[in-house]
Amino acid sequence: MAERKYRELIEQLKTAGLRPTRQRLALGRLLYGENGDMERHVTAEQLHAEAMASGVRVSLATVYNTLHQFTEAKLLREVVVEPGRSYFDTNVDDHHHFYFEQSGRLQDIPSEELELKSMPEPPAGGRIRRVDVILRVDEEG
Amino acid sequence: MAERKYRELIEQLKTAGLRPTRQRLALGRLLYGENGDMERHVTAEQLHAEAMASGVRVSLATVYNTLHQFTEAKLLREVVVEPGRSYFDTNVDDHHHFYFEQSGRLQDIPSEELELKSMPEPPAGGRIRRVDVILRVDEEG
DNA sequence: AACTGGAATTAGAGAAATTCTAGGCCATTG
DNA sequence: CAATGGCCTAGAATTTCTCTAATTCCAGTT
Repeated sequence: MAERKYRELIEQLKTAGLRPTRQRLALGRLLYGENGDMERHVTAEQLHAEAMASGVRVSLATVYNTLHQFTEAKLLREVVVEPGRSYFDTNVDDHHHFYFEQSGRLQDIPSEELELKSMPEPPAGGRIRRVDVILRVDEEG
Repeated sequence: MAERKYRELIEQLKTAGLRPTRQRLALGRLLYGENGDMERHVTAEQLHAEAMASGVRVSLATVYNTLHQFTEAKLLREVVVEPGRSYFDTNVDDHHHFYFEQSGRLQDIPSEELELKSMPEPPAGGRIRRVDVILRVDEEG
């Protein structure tokens, strides 16, 4: 796994007040490990299955907790595409997504390829916390 | 209710091959009725409750079916904001949304106020069916 | 190295949203 | 106005996610 990402993980867990436990490190390794630069979009179920398959004992509840804590710590970003289907994205840089409805797959769009011309003022007393753009794609044929 | 919208509803149901049944018309009346120009963002549960309250007997399953059929017929547009929370929007024109995470409220952004500078090419063999932009707003204080 | 308090994990129950099923009802067609 | 096929319904089932209470683990302190 990318050593850089791994140190970063431990560091950011500390910063977020989260102990670097066996489970959190193992899940981190699965998320950022091996080909650590690849964009990944995993559901909780998928990650849980992946953990089981690779011999990591961890409960589904912990996977959910961990994914949310990582998201809170800005190590992940959550993308909701359909009712009852949300992905966690290992890419936390500014970017957007293609969503393929047939296959349920998600694909990153670099922010250079899709920019906003104008940004509306947030309503009084609010600040824009995030901009989500999803381009829903039909795979024809 | 806006007579125009109502005729339009019956017409579009026919076009979509849907019978104008008591339930579909009643739900249509609730969705587009009274102040028919107001933007509405309802969940299935909300619409069901509304129907019950106004004396329309209709099952929750039918509300779900109807909302999806209306969406299919382009009378509604579905907006997914969180896992387990999706709204149906009576405004089917091109536009975007503010989402207030604290209150769970949704607010339309006219397309003039938020335009895309550049649009990426869809991956080979796909066509972009819809563009969803959600600005997530924190209500501070 | 044992102690201790708080955090983390777990299995399983629970909750919430949505979909499915099977039977009966009703709108349209002839 | 009967037949046909779509439609509706209640309730069960499914799916996704969260909660609970008990246990285990971990970090800091003796």
